[in-house]
Amino acid sequence: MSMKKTITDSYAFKLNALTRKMRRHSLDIMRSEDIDLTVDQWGILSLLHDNKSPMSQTEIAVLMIKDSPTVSRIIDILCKRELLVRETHPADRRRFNLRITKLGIKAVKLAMPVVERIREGLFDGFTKQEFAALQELIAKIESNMACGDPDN
Amino acid sequence: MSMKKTITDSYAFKLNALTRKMRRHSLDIMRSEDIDLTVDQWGILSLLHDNKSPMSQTEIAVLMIKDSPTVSRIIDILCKRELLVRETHPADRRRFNLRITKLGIKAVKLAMPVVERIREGLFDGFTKQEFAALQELIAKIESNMACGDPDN
DNA sequence: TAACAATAGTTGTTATAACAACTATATTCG
DNA sequence: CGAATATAGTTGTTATAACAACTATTGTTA
Repeated sequence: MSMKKTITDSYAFKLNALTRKMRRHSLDIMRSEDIDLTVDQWGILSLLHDNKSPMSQTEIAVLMIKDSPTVSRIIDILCKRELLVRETHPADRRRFNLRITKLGIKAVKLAMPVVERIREGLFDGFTKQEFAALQELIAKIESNMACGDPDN
Repeated sequence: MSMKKTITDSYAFKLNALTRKMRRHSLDIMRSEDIDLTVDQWGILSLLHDNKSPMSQTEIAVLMIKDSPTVSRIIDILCKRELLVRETHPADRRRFNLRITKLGIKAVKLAMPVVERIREGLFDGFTKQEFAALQELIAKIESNMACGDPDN
């Protein structure tokens, strides 16, 4: 009675579908609360808010685990909206010192409680053990990918 | 001693990063084996191969958990490459009967072992219990998102 | 120090991702 | 029957995603 296994039965597909749903779910709530930030825009903005500021685009790309063109374009949007500024680096003219603006800080403070609520909502009812199990499973898949791949 | 929690510590971010890495990892291996299909192109093609054929675009969109414009554009690519054909539906002129071509079947047969190898690689060393735990965690997050959301 | 290599960031291209708005056809119901 | 409605699919737009190729610097080394 074993059914044929199709793409939609694979765990890779299920994980992919899950994260797309999570992203969509998050964006929907953000919008309904009039927070005009996408998930990745929030990510970069909050990094610059929480971590040391200023940072370079490369540093952000490493933390966000995205490549530099992707990060560059998200930062374009944030700069156009004046939530960030690209200052020139005093010692290295190739580099930018990315700094969050007052408007950016305001946006973070406004979005923070909504983001917290989304996170709590997504993992509502999770026990310490379940978080640990999730972490474990993620690490296991990542280590499986790392085999034969020198970097990352 | 508790560190400040940044975006990159959140499980939503980690899951997102994981699936991006999985997608990239899969695509890299596909390319290295000269399989000229992206993950989603493979998904749709293999659905039409494994499931009942023909199917409509809407049916595929439901199974792939994507919206119809997204699916429409992936199918455009597959049709342009003559791996699929859009036949007219005999009873409903709005609908297409999507059918995999001989070239498409050939592509699936060529890609299948590579895809299987990728899947095995990603979940190498996973026990039955771990798969069950993963399934459980995914279901729990999905049910958390479903609250207050009538559909899906 | 001058060639070379490495690094920081941008631009071009292709592919997902999904909302909104649109056309065309089918269905339902007064 | 005919108007309202629902459904199937496309097109327009914006945003992520990432490779390749590019410019502009900086660092290295023969």
